[in-house]
Order: sequence, then C-alpha cells, then structure tokens
Amino acid sequence: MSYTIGKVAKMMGLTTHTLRFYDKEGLLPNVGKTKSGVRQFTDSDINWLMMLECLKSTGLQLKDIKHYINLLKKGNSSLVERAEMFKKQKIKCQQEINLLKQTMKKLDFKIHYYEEALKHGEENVFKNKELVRERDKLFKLNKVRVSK
Amino acid sequence: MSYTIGKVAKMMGLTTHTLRFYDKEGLLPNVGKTKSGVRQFTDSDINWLMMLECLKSTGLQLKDIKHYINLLKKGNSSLVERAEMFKKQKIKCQQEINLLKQTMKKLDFKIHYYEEALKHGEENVFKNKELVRERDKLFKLNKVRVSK
DNA sequence: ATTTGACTTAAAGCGAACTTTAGGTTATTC
DNA sequence: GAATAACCTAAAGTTCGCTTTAAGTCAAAT
Repeated sequence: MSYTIGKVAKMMGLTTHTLRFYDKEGLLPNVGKTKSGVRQFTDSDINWLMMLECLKSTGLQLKDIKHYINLLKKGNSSLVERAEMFKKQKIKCQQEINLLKQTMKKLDFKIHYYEEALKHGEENVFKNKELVRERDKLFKLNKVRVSK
Repeated sequence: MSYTIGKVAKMMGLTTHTLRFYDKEGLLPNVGKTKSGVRQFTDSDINWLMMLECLKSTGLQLKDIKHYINLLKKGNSSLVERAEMFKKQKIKCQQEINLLKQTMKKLDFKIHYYEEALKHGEENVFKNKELVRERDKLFKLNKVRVSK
C-alpha cells in the first residue's frame, strides 16, 4: 500500500506543503517517488511521520529531530546521546511548566483585579490592602533595583 | 529623577536596542525626550516597563499589549474588555500547561525506553510488554486513521 | 582638542516553521 | 478529449520579537 501526499496530509492533519517542506529538510528519509516524481508514502513512512509529530510534541525543534535522525542512523553507538537528548528536553519542559504556573498566578491576580474593579470602580481597587499585597508579591521584578 | 536609556536597559535587564524597539512600536507611551532627542525615562516610565514585562510574562504578544494600552487610554469603558483579555489568556495558558504535561509523559517514556535499551539492548526493549503498552497509549495519534 | 563612549534614526537581517506564489506536469473523470 | 484536480519544483513571503548594521550627533573625560 502506498499513499499520495494529499492522502497523507489528510491523515496527519498537515498540509501537502508542510509535508514537502519536511521532505526538503531531510525529515522524511525513505519516502520514494514514481518515475514521474510523485511521492509515494508507505505505511512505514506514515509511522515515521507519527514519530516525527511525537518528537515535535516533546518540544524538539526540527533541527533537533534531524540530528536525532542522524543518531538513529548511527545505531547502537548513539544510544547514550539519544538518551541525553530526552533528559535535557525533560528539564526544559519542566522549567516551561513552572514558568507557566507563575504566569497563571499573575493572570489570576489580574482577573481578580478586574472583578474588584467592576464591583467597586477601578479607582478603589487598591483600597483593598490584600490586593496590594498580592500585587507586590507577584509583580515586583526582583532583577530591577531602581538605585537613584 | 530621569534615567538615560542605558541606565534603564541595565535596570530592566534589556538592551537599549530593545527599549528603542518598544518605543518605536508604541509600547512606551509618555517617554519624553530632550531637545536634542535623547530619551528621558521617569520613574513612572520604569513602572510601566515593569508592567510591560509582567504582561509579556503572562504570555501576551506585543500587539496584545499595544491593544491593552489603547484600552487603558479609554479608561473605565474598557474595563470589561480588559477583564475578558485576561480570562482568555488564562484559558490559553492552562491549555499550554496541559499540553506540556502530556509532553512530560512522552519524555518520561522516551527516557524509560533508553534506560531499558542501555540495559538490555535496543533490539530487546519491546520484549517488555509493559513498555509496548505504554508506547501505544502515549504515541498513537488519535487523529490518524489509516484506512486501507 | 580629540578621543571615547553613549546616544540618535532608519533600515535590513535573523531564526523557526511554515505558507504562498509562480509556473508547470501528471492523473483522473466526465 | 477536454476539463479539472492533484501533483511537482523553486523561491519568495510571513510572523514574531528582537538584533545588527550603517551612518551620524552629542557630551564628558583626558
């Protein structure tokens, strides 16, 4: 069984343009072509595409994935480096999550602020001392030190 | 008290280039200039810059922040829209976090995979049925339906 | 007085991941 | 057999948030 680029695009939720772009970038090794140049995707190409999507979803950049392809081609001798790749990526991912959690807190504050503003008028919001404390805790940039 | 662009850059951990860029983009309303054209930042400009950094950290794009500036200028009548802005942003942020948590699981799987591969050889990893199940659970793209 | 360093504008460049355009060939369907 | 749909390559364009470059003015220090 083989699939045209259009079929594959639909299957994967990508555009044909994106698939050709990936091919051009060397992210689709092994995709064959007919004599007239039409790409023929096999099931194994589809499987690789699924893997590619998964790697993307782990936050890897396309160039990282290309590097990963090269590591795969090296076989056994690249096992350690491949493992390292994912460990590093996990750390980055966790940091990202921590940052977003901080961000959530700031957004909650802003939302709280606007609730109060709608209830009591914007000019009265910071008469609520609790809100002032909350703001100061969340929004002071600790790197900033305004020394005269 | 007023500060030159260089001082402010140091204070805020930005470059002078970035500050001029923000100014050009209309993200720094109210920054004055000397007759010779040199920017003079006041404490209130610094405070606004801190707010700007905070807004950025909530995941807003510069154009959103610009829009927010316009809303601020409108005063009271924009309260509801400003509130909406942050509520929407919170939803986006939560979705992002959920995605990254999924990503973490995938990375954990990959790391687990490579631990096993280093212990028992890559060709033997999927003799461990538990790992196979784990893989299938995490890495099946549900949007993909390879129909004939 | 001249050199150094900080400031200015305007415009081009960058990196990531595509997307769009242009111009053309092939395959299918009525 | 002719229209239409799907494919092809190559290259330029897009968006975002800066960064870099170029060419110059201005102010302070030696």
